Amino acid sequence: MEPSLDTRTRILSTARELFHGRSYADVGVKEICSIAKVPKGSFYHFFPSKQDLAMAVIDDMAEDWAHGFVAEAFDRDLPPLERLDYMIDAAYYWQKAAKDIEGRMPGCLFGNLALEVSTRDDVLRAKLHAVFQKASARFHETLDEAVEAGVLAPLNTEATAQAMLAYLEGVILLAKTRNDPEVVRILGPAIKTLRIELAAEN
Amino acid sequence: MEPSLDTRTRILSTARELFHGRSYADVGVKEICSIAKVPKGSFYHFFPSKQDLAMAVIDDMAEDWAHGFVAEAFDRDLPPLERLDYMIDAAYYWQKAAKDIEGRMPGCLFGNLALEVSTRDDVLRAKLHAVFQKASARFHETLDEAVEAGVLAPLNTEATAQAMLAYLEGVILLAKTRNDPEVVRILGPAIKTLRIELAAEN
DNA sequence: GGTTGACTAGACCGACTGGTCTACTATACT
DNA sequence: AGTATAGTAGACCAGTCGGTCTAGTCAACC
Repeated sequence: MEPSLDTRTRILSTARELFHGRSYADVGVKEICSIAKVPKGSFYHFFPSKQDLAMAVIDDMAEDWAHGFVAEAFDRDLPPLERLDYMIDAAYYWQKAAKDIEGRMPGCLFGNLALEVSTRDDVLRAKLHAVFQKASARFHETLDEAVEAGVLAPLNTEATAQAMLAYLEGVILLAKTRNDPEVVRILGPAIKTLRIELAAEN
Repeated sequence: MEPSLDTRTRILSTARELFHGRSYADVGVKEICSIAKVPKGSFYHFFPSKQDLAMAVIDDMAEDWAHGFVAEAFDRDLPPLERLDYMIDAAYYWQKAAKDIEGRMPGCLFGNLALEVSTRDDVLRAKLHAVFQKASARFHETLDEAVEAGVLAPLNTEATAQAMLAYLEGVILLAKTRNDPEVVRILGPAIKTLRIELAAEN
């Protein structure tokens, strides 16, 4: 019916894998095409430019992410603080699985892209920023719930949520640099100790 | 006397600036040469390859770093926990200054390179890993001292030191993605709240 | 004063880049 | 049946990449 959609999807998922496993600059349009078995003409039929492809890849990944293990980790049926552990666990197993298959820890696609492109492509930077905003919102909800449930002393939940996201990204960065997912398992759980207090307004 | 040393230095510092401000892949040998006003022949006289240049840049930066504001931040005359605040402050002012001049937050050269190259260049990855090890050792000493001085309850100082480094990198990553150094100032101080407890051995 | 070797100089190399172009096919509507 | 359109196909483009090569300069040493 829609072989076009198929082609587009094939480009998208190939690009996603390659960008994640290597980097944006290191993967060329030609390579994506040859692996996805799509001629160049078709590529530029679906995506006006490599940058547009990157935007689509980010959207695609963010979508999967939000509906996949992140949705599970932030499951409202779990006690709020356990969701944080679940999140760390998920990150660990994902990175470990990837390393077992590919031999290398790919890290976080968003973090990778953010550091690579954000000084020279404001459009992509803004998109990545939006993804991080959304991710931090999940932490934010969780923390609010934890405070409301009385399992966490009141604190600046918004800032702490951002701190937690930063910590997660930092841990993955360190783990990737060591090419060792165990770093995530060891350092990860400390995410729960991060606190930014409410500004004193007395 | 030694115009050669001058040339080498000029290549090195130009490359450092460009790599830091953009990325490894995005900066070509030709551009480095033309900005440093060095012909290509001279470049390859001093550096066998672009990769070797990157190694030298990392060494150079790590050296400056260790003897520069990091040495100040981890000054043994400061109370241990204050050193952490000093470190965050230094990171903030550095990024802010860079942004005021260039318009963009460059982030941390080591973190940038780590995420960009560590999946495809094990030599550079190992070097970056060593730099992070050294940085985390400074945190480690500081925490040990703090525990000894009784200003910090006993904890797993080694793991916590790594967690703090990860957090610092993560905060800089987030700030760079927002192109806003204020993120460092707001989230940074929470570094002191990170704790990884000693493994219970009862 | 001749020779050596560090260094400068930049033309040049094949490979590859993102992107364009034209030619062609297949399907869908009129 | 005829035409428009979506998509396939890949040759081709100018430009750039990291790296090599040859030619030549210059100072130090014999």
